[in-house]
Amino acid sequence: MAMHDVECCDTFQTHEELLNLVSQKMPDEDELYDLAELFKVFGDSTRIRILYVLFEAEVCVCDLAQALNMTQSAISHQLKILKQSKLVKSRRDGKSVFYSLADNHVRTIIAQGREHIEE
Amino acid sequence: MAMHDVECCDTFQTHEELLNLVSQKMPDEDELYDLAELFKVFGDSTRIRILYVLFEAEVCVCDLAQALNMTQSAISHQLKILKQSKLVKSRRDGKSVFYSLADNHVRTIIAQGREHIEE
DNA sequence: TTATCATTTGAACAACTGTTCATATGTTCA
DNA sequence: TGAACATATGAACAGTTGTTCAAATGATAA
Repeated sequence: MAMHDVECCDTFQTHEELLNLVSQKMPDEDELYDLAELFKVFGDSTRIRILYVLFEAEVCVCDLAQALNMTQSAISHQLKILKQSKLVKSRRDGKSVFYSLADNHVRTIIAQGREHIEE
Repeated sequence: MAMHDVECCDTFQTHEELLNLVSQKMPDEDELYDLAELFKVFGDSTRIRILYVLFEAEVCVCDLAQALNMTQSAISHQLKILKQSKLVKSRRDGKSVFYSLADNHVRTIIAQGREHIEE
């Protein structure tokens, strides 16, 4: 057994190679954290429902609250999270604030998720 | 104002149409729940790191624990979650259990996530 | 200005999540 | 069989999350 090989569960595969390969391809800690944070945002059905509404139209907070039958405060809190992760953008028009999708990754990611589920 | 229009934040857009469109395109409650559950699984950096290792090779639990410098128990708990959501599959060979990716949606979803972040 | 509407924000609370530790299960080999 | 190794599991704990409620901010019109 070569000096750098690591003994682990008695399988004599090339641990060294694996560890090298992994440390080479693994994104750095910051990116992993950001990735997890992004997916956390998709991991709540209220936020997914908000995104589904925004798939159809630019909508103000009050309309979102009504469409999803939730309090305006709850929606506003979730919109803040969606905005922080740059999934939606907002625009004020008079007293109302209108929200819309920030880009199309949102659609792709959700579409892939649905594909995975429906199997 | 038509009878079925809903008054909301004084914007006289076609609330009725919007509500119809949304209720038509919105997945049902069960699917929304499943979607959120799926993305929750991606929403943890330990699980993402496990997936990155499995991008490279089929690996046993003990090797995963070593590659990620975590306890075998912690890894095992996370593998259970990954397996429940059908992102990974496992195969026993003697004393060891080897894990691998269940399909390629995993790669696509993570790739899309990375794309979104790097903007 | 004041009144009203739309939205945001902060604190509080219950519910949930990831890790650790101890222990159980499963497998191989002597 | 018993010993050693690999993995899985359950309970416990701290840390996080989503909603509610009350109050603050922002914008408009009288």
